[in-house]
Amino acid sequence: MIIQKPKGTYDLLPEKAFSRVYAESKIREIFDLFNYREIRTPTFEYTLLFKRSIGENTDIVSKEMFTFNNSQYSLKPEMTAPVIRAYLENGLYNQSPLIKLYYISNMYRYERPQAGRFREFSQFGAEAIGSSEPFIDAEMIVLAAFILSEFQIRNYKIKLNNIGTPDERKKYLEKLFNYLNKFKNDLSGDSKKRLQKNPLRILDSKMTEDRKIIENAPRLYDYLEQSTIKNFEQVQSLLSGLGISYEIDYFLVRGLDYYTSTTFEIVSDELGAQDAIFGGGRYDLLTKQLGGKPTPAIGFACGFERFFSLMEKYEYCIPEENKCILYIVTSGNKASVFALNLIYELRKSGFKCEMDYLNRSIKSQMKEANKINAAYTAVIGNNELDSGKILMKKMSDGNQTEININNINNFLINENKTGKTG
RNA sequence: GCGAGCAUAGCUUAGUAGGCAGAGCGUCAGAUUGUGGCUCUGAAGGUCACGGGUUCGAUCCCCGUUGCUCGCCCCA
Repeated sequence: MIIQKPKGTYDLLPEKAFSRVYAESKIREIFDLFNYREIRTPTFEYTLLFKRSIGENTDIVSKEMFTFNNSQYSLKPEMTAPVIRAYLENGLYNQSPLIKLYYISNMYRYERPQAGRFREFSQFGAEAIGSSEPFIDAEMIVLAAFILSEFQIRNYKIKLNNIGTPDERKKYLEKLFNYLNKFKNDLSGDSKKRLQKNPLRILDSKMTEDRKIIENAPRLYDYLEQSTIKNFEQVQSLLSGLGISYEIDYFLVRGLDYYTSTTFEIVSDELGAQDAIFGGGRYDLLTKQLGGKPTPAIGFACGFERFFSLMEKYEYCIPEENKCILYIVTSGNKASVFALNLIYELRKSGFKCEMDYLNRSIKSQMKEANKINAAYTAVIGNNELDSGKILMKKMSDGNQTEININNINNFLINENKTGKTG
């Protein structure tokens, strides 16, 4: 092999591709059940869109974007900004005050790959645009939990926080900065840099030297307005009422600038270092930031590869692929021509069937039929062409039934009725 | 961007205190006339990741490169 796939990408071979498509369709059904409708946006956008929304100082924008054509365009690193862009550009707010959308799409981030992290990866997610009511916060989290439970994924943790409004954060940031500044020499190298740029993010640090300092840091929660706290409490009581268990993580900070108020993350300790499967929260100011009217909104995204690896860990059972109902074994050129036409007719009638295209021996063809798990085989050679009769061999027990070739359609219809063969 | 480990057939891997490269699975074919699974037989398939060095001789030792994996940062 001379040319390999680019770093951080992967090929989905038929078996896995089938499982993925199955999972996708099931996810679509769940979104539909919750009355979310699909939106698809371009693979790339103007780079400016991401700079304005995600934030110029975030890791995603500052070092992880696949950017091209003199930085004019970027492959999308996440979906919220494109969805809001499309929402505004197409005037979806004119359709209804609350728009509920979902997506399943590839994303691109130029990072070092590791377990659960790719440069081209897939996310599915939901965005509910137009409501600031805690009900929609609760629905969003229930939806995520429901998807997990429908795929029999267990042992996950829902982490919940409220990071307030920029005004609330501003007051807090001063306090936080003063506190952290006292320990400035003990902070990790990265956190020293963040102290000036974005001290809030230090709270998210996993470095042990930082953790100790963070433990006693002032909490943003104590600087939130009464209305924010009330809202947060409502979200919590709604979740409890729905039987959703969660834990408050006062230091949960999301790495994208547009988040406000409710934020949440769902983690699993079955995933290795990259343990977050779902991430989401409110972004009440984003619509205005992108030039629209102020419109509250909330959403989440789920990393499909991580989700999928959990499906595998919990041994979620993917239904089997459809098997061929009939494999036609041919002997001789005339028979092949006949079979080619026959299976085309059968396929037009909806029967999945197959024949040999390699001029192989009858034995080899039988082996092939067995390998692909065909329910029936029928040998066609000069004898059959002359007599017009064939033996339908049931592969599960080896019994053969003689029928007229003209009756093959009816025979297969009856077999389909008597249960799934093969 | 930083750190660690790994690299032998399509897959899983064995291997030599440096001396012509092995297995299992898979693939393909055959085991007397036109019938699969089990069994048996056989075949194809490797520049032992790439480049340099040491050596009479390197898959093995040394250096470099690339790739993969895992971790840090950050995120899904």
